[in-house]
Amino acid sequence: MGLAKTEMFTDEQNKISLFAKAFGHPARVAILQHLFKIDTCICGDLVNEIGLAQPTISQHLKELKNLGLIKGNVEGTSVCYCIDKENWASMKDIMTHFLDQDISSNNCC
Amino acid sequence: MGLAKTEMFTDEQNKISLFAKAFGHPARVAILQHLFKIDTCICGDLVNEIGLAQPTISQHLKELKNLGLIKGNVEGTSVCYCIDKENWASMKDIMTHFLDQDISSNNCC
DNA sequence: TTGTTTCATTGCAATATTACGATATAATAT
DNA sequence: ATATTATATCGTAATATTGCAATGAAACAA
Repeated sequence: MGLAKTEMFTDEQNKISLFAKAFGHPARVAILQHLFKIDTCICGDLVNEIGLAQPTISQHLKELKNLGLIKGNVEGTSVCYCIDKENWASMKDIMTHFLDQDISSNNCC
Repeated sequence: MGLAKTEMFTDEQNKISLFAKAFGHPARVAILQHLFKIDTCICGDLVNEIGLAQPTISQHLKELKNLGLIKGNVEGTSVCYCIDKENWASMKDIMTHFLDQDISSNNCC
């Protein structure tokens, strides 16, 4: 089907999978890493930095923006993007909680 | 296309996106959470716990196993699954490093 | 052997994702 | 006004993902 049955899962599980899905493409990972490194970044820089076409980058940026992980500010004809730190922090909390699960006992198999 | 151009990204970026993709479906998140909670788990229990059909669960388990995040042990007619803690830990290192990026300066926009 | 149980695999339909050319839009420059 | 620059959106082709019915395989039970 290609359609996840989200209604049978908890809000937390759905939230984790939505964030994870955003990181599920190397271009979006690269965009985020570049935004962290440069702190702020014009969209056009990302098109040069990463090797994908401009509409493709724009599409990836839109997904990240819809999730709230980045913000975009129009500056003349260009758009300045940066990490939304508050939302990044709360995303990090959720993901870290998921990754930090631990079990005391030994491996079963 | 539906095909990510992995060759234009770093190994780290591709690795992050592969792990993230595994967490990009709530059923796989639920499976992993259940394995952590129960420590060890028969495949059939997961089919009951989560509401998806047996072949669907089996498929999700296969993906997690291919990535090395879980292990499966045959026990008679059933199969016992559990987290591969070593691989989980190294995955966690990679993901945490990605999530923990920080910038000293203030928001740009 | 003949079922029975449990899980994996196959095949397929429905939907989602990725990528990009073409085009629209919006700000600025001349 | 017209051109230029930067980005967004649309449309579409190629591929991937999800879900499950049907079936296969493997261990066990009677």
